[in-house]
Parts: sequence; C-alpha cells; structure tokens
Amino acid sequence: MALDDRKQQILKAVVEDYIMSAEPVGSKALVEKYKLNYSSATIRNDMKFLEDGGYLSQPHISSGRIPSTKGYRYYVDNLMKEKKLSMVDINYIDNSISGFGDYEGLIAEASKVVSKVLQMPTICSVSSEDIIENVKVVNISDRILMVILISKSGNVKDCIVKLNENISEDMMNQMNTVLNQNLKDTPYESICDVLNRLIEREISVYKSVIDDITKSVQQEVLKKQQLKVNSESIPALLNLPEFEDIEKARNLINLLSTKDVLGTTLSKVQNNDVGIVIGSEIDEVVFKDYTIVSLNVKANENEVGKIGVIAPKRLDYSKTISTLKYIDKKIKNMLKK
Amino acid sequence: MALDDRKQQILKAVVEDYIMSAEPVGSKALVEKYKLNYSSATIRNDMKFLEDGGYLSQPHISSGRIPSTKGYRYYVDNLMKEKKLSMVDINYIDNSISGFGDYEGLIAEASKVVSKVLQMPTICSVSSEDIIENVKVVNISDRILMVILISKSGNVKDCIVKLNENISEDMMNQMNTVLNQNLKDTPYESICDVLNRLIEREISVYKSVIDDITKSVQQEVLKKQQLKVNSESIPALLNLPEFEDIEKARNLINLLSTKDVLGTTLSKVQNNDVGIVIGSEIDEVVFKDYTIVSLNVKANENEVGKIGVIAPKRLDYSKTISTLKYIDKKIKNMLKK
DNA sequence: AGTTAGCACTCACATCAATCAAGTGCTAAA
DNA sequence: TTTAGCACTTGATTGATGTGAGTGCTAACT
Repeated sequence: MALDDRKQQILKAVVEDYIMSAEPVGSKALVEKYKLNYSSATIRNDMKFLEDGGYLSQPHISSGRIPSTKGYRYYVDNLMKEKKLSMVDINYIDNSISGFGDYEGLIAEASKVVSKVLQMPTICSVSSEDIIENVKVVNISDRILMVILISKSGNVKDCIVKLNENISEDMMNQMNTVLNQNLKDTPYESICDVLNRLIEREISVYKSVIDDITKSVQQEVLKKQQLKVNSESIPALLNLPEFEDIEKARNLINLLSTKDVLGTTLSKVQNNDVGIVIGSEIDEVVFKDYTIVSLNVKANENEVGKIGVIAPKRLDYSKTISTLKYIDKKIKNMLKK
Repeated sequence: MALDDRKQQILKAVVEDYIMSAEPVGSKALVEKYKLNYSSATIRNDMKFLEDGGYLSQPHISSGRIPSTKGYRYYVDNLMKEKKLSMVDINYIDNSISGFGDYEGLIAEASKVVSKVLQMPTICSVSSEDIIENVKVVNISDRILMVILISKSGNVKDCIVKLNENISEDMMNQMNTVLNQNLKDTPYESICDVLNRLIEREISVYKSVIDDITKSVQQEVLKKQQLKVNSESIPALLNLPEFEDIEKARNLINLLSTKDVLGTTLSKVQNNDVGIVIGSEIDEVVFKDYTIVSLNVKANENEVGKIGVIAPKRLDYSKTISTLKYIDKKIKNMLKK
C-alpha cells in the first residue's frame, strides 16, 4: 500500500505535530498550521485512508489522530529529515567526554552525556564476551589485597579482598603467577568456575586465599557487570504532558527500574550503528508506549557495548539519531588512539 | 503545655492511624477502632486542644486531623514503642551484608540493604575528612597505569590513567615514591592542589605523567566522592496513596535527584547514633513532607559515614529506627575484625 | 468539673444533566 | 478529484444537588 505525495505529507505533519504537542491532531488544525493547499475535508479523507492502512489511530471516534507504531516507522524510514546537531550540543559533548578510564568507563560516560543532551533516560551495557588478558594482585595493607582483572579489549576491573590470615610478599607473587596462569583467556562468566576448580586442587593456605578472592570477585566484579541506567533526566521527563496520568508515570519508573528487562531488551535490538525499535516492535508489553534508539559501540569492528535511549514513542527522532551518530564518531576517534 | 494521659493516648492513636492509612482521622472512627472509653465528643475536645497546642492540624474545617511536625516529634520522643525487628528482616540483613570491600563499600552496601528492608529510598555518604595513607602505582598495560589511593581509615580508591608516552619500569617505581612522599597525609580535597604544585616543580617527563594522573584523579576519584542514592524502592513508594497526586510524585522524584541538597541536608543531621529530623525541622522547603532518619557510622569513635532514610513524614518510625540500630550493630562488628 | 448527647453547620466528593468545542464521516455539488 | 455543508459523536467543563464524615458548641448529666 503505497502512499502518494499528499498522504506522505499529511502523515509527516501528523507525526511531527504529535511529537510537538502530544495531542491528537485534527484535520482542520492541520490545514491551518501547515498551510496545506487542500481543504480539511480532503485531509479527512486521507486521514481515514491512513487510519485504514494502520499508520494512524484514533483514541476515540470524535478525536483527532495519533501516529501508530507503523506510522512512526514509516516516518522514520521515509519521511524524517536528519537535522544537524546544534553547536551548543556539539560543544557540550566535546567538553564532556574526557576519555579517561577504560572502555567501560568511556561508554558509561557517553551514555550519561547522551542522557543529558536529549533529556531522556539512557542505558548502557558492555559486551560480556570479553576475556581476561592479565591479572594483578596488589598488596594494599595488612591482610588486604586488591585483585585487578585486565581484559583483552582493555577493560580494567578490580576488587578488594580481605584475607583471614597474613601472607608473605613471596606468596603474593606466587598468587599472582598462579592466577595469571589459570585465568588467562578465561571469559568473565567463567572466572568463578575456574577459581573454584583451582581451590579444589590447591593446598591449605592458597586455598583459603583463593577462596577469599573468589568470593570477592563474585561480589564486586561480576555483580557490577550489569546494565547501567542514567535516570537523571526523569524529573524533566515527568513534566511531559503524557505523564499527567500518574499510572503512566508509575509505568515509566517501573520500566526504568527493571534492569533485567532493560538489559535483555537492549541486547535484542538489531543494529549496525544506530538502530530504532518502536513500541509494539519491542516484544515486551511494558515498552508499548516507548521507543528505544540504540547505538552499537565498536572497537576495531568488534562490538564492545551498547548505548540505548529510552523515550516515549513521540520522541524527537531526528535529534536523537544525530546525537547518537555524533557520539559514535567521537568514541571511534577516542578508541583509535 | 503538658499532655495528660488521655491526650497522649489520643495523639498516639492519631499518629499511628495516620501512619497506617494516610487519611485524616476523625473522633468517631478513633473511638471505634481503638476502643477508647470515652465518647467521641470528649475525643473531639481533646483533639481541639491538641490542635491548639500545635500537635495536630486539619486539612479543612470539616475533616479529621493529621499529625503536624510537632505531633510526630512528640510521638517519636515520648509515645513510640520500639518494635523488635522481624526474623525475616534480621535474616535478610545478615545474609546481605557481606563486608567485602572497604568502608565505603560496606556503607554503600548497608545503605542498599536498609532501602530494601524498609522499602524507602536511602542515601549514604562517606566522611570527607579522610587522609591519604599510601599510594600505589600499578602498570596495567602499554601506556596505561592504575593509581590506587589508600586512606588512613581504610578506604581504597583507584583510577586508570592513560599516558601520552611510554614509561619504564624504573620510572614507575620512582613515580610511586614521589607520589607517596608528596601525598601521604593529604586530605582528599587537597590532592589535586598538591599534585598541581608538584607539576610546577618537576621536570619534563614526570610533569606530563603527573599531569595525566592529576586529571584522572580529579575525574574518576573525586567526582565519585559523592553521595550515593538508592532509589530502587521508588516504584513501591509511588504506590502509596499520597502519591496519587502527580505533583507530590514529581516532588519526590525531584527531591531524590538533587544530590547536592540531599548531601548537605544529610550532613546537617545532628546525631550520635540514630537521628531523626521531621518535615519543617529540616530547613529545606522541599523536605516539608518528608522525614530523614539517619545513622552515623563510626569506626573507633570516628565518624566515617552516614546512612539516611528518606521517607514521607508518616513513615513507620519504629521499624526504621530498629533497622538502623541493627545495621549499626552489624557494621560495628564488621569494623572490629 | 469533667463528660456526653444532641444538633446545626461545614466541606470534600460523587452524581447527573446541560452545554460546548473539536473533530469526524458522508453526501451532493463544483 | 476536491470541497462545502451538515448531522453526529464524544470528552471536557460547568453547575446544581445530595451525601457522608467530620466538626464546634451548648445544655444536660454524673
């Protein structure tokens, strides 16, 4: 079902007006605002057509139209013009991404910046396919060690380990060697398995130390491997008209606090660079009023993480996409160095 | 203005009923529910008295009464019975506080657990009076270092530093010595000053490395020195009847997202162990409907941090206090080891 | 003197009808 | 193919009205 010029024009206008106002848009208002050279009756006929085609829907029989998921999809794929990012935003991004720290830090930082620029919540995750390259054991103080795990792709994680007994400098070095021998090339998710197998084989003192290390790694490193949510922009979001309805507000807050759902949903978004999934395209009912725009962060062609913007379906698609693309460029530059 | 037995009994009943129901409580309902041996008229007279004394207030002239800040205060100081924590909660706490990591980790963990048990948001901060005991520089990989700052009270912080040029093993060791000599006994807030002064004195290569370190410390260590907010319980909170009003809900979300206000407010709470400030006792208007219950975390008589529960004024004071006291005991035990 | 029954009064809240405004679909004419 | 015109639908607003929970006050009771 192809859309002729006028119908496209109308669809575009409806989507953009609804993005602006969050109010159903009617034929008359549309003619006036967008100075279309047709009467409201013509627009009405076309709107009917668009509704029958599934691009628009009507909250109730005597109201204006709002875009459906299919409508937004058509808009994004065919009608939207990509706007350039404003200088203000570009400057803000340039000044905010410092590139200190490792990958994971960089992605987290970028995610925060995106959230700030778009005033929408964002989430980010780091690829879990990483494997260990190197392990360091550092003596912090009496009976306290730090274990540092360095991954192939450059992420650094550490945890503090409290020991039950003192160990000698010599033994520390041995620990270092043992851990390196055993953990090198181990993927993150298997670290504890490997360590546990090690414990079974080892003798007395080692055993206790490795046990302490295992628990701490489990607790401090692996648990933090989670999705990160940037929710600073929620107050701004809640001022949008759709959230006058307390139920909608609750849904949003709930949505953003279920990290597991957010995580699996983000991981399912298919995209090369920037990908968009809208409302019912996401197979989680809670997302039916939301869109996820996601960026794949790559380093040397390997995916190292994802950043996702979570927003009501009527988000500013254009600005969101430009922002993510700019961030992408920025990160690529940083990772090259 | 002393309160006789009956008036105390009434005040207690009003407070506890309002804590349960969030509805203004009237004289008749009170007599029925609490089987008071007086007529509703008598209760009414006393309620009038309590209102004149500032303990109760009336949302409007023909409604029941709700406790005022002064009423809650009187309740907390004189009427409330401290309940014992349930076994379920005790078990949950015992199993959840692992004590891995340093002070800061322990406090953050405890704060999270309190939030979970009480289903209220909590905040925590770590005393900033800490001074540096020891610095370690660890080689992570090519041109990447990790700097570890160990404080007198046992906190460990680290950051990753990317260098502009390679440095030798030998030079790393020198760096280690230099940093230790210069930073020992420096309070956190002066680290960057000290490092900057060092940069001015030092020569070429050092200069560049120390400069990189300074930036990274600034960015990764000091910025994270912030207040931590546990907001996982917000969805549960928003289901409370007072938040049917979207404005109230927005206020809550706003309140919890202004870290600076939360931080300074928490720091102002005066308390030995558990302290309570209610509504208008807090000199921040945004808190007028909220109470902060705060726990001072001490190690060897030194305050090392604070945990604060943020809740609507009609919180379950008794349970909140018992929970914090139990956590206090728990932490004291852990810090002894 | 303290307590209580009785009563007039207040006010939020729910209900119901009337009206209004924005929008629609359809038909017939241009 | 487009449009003017019109009957119709529906959510939102307004106003009247009744209800119920609660109050303060007074006079009678113990």
